[in-house]
Amino acid sequence: MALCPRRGAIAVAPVLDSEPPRAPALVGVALCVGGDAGYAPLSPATAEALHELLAGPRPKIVHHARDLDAALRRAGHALGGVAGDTALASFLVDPTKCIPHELERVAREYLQRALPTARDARGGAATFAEADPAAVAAWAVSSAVATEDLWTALVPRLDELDARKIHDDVELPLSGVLARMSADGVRVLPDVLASLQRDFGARRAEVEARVHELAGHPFNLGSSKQLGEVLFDELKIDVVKRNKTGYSTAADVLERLAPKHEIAERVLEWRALDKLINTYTEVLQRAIDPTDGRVHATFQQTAGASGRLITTDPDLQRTPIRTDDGRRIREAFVPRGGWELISADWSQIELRVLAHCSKDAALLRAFNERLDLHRQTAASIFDVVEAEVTREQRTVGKTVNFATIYGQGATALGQQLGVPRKRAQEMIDRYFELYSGVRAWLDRTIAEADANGYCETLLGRRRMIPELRSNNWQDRGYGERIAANTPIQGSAADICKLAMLQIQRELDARGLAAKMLVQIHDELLFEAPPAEVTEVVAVVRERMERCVELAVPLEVEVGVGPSWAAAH
DNA sequence: CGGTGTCTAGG
DNA sequence: CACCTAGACACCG
Repeated sequence: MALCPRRGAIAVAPVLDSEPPRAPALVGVALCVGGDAGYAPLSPATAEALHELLAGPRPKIVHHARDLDAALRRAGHALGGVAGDTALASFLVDPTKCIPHELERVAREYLQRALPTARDARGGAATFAEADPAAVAAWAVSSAVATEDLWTALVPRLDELDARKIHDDVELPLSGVLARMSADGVRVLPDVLASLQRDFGARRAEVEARVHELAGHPFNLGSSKQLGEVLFDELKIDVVKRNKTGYSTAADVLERLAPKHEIAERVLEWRALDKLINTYTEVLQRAIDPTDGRVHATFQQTAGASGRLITTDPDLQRTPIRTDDGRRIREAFVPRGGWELISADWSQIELRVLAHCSKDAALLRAFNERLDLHRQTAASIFDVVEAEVTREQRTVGKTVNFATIYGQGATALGQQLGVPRKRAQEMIDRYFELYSGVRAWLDRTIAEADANGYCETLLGRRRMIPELRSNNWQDRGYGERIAANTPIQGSAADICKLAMLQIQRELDARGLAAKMLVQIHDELLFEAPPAEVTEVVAVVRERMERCVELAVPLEVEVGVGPSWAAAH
């Protein structure tokens, strides 16, 4: 049986209808959407047929269960009885090996088997519906059989890594939560976006005219090559930085030129507006499903090497917030009629994870006594008492606090802060004087990763780091930064996953109508009817703050409002 | 048309 | 040479 909805195909091996499955306890199911991750709306008839086909008592093994689940949910069904997800298993066995863990790639790695791709199955045809049914069926069979075989191959590896529990208790149930979020979507008002786009478009046109005037002739502002020629050949502005293909016109270069050259400032303005139009107002309007006025993003669970979730189609995690113009995009994100949006985000979760892992005395004290950590760091770097730390100094303290998480060196820190490399090195030295426990933890963690070949997160998720064994010192340095960063970033991701699971269970158990809509790494967005807001806020805060017990408290900031902009 | 480079958005 | 990313556009072959 091979079913073909509008976009892509749901492939369910025909052998399962006509022959006994090869392992009686398992039913392999492969869902492939045009060869991409993602979810395709199903026709009611297709969904009905699939639902019936999958309703049997046998546990199912699915590759990307989330996609199948989301597709069924949109059609009013749910996917039950999934015992294993081979994409999640592959991700847990080695997160970076087969990114994004599509079936063909995973089967090649762990079964040494070449599968026909969705593309092969389509032949020259644009859609599965127009393709040769025999080819589609053959592809469906091989995909489903491979899924079943993969599970058999991957389970011993999961057990070896002690990762079966993470699969069963965290990642697999989370895939169901993500499917619901994707199927529910978030309401976005096209009129707000259209109005913003008109405003941005008019301003972009004005700025563009001014740039052409300053240049003396029109050119394509979107081409950094042409812009470079105008700035550095024609206008003879001093070259600041070069890249592989010529002059760099990146934002940091233009910012340096802006005080003396109006054209640089205008180009920055043009780029900001151009980005907002092309990447946000236009894309989001297109992404709104006309049947429900909502945006149904995909939450990828097997794409972030550190274990983070990734949103695509559209990429909601990169919705602007830093500039006033950008933030206005968030005014278009609203709750369903009469409801409220609730935004909840962890305060400094990664630095708290660092405090927990390192047990550094100064970090523990700062968080346990609710001190201002960035101020504390700044006071040390600038050798002043905390009360005398200026706002600029505090910003530097913040930068240095984050720099350690990333393993940033003096060169890059100096560049970022606009101070000499030597001064940056002094700051780093002062940082590690104050936080000597962090230095010790970094050294210990890197040495351990070196010995083991992998690093580990709070929940015991592993990331292999082959770079640590490289003969190339640059690769080894990269491996060391991964070894230091992944436990922090990955553990924060683990915490967020646990919180999401607990919150969804609690909302269900209490029979609340409120919905979890989007995850933005350290922020969760919900919508709730007015009567539920107080209870939902309490549940969300409680679960986010207490889903794990760390050596420092987790703090959560919650906002409620009629739009994402207002709730944040 | 697919691949690469540059640039910019977020945490 | 700062970690994890997605995506738009220009440009090249």
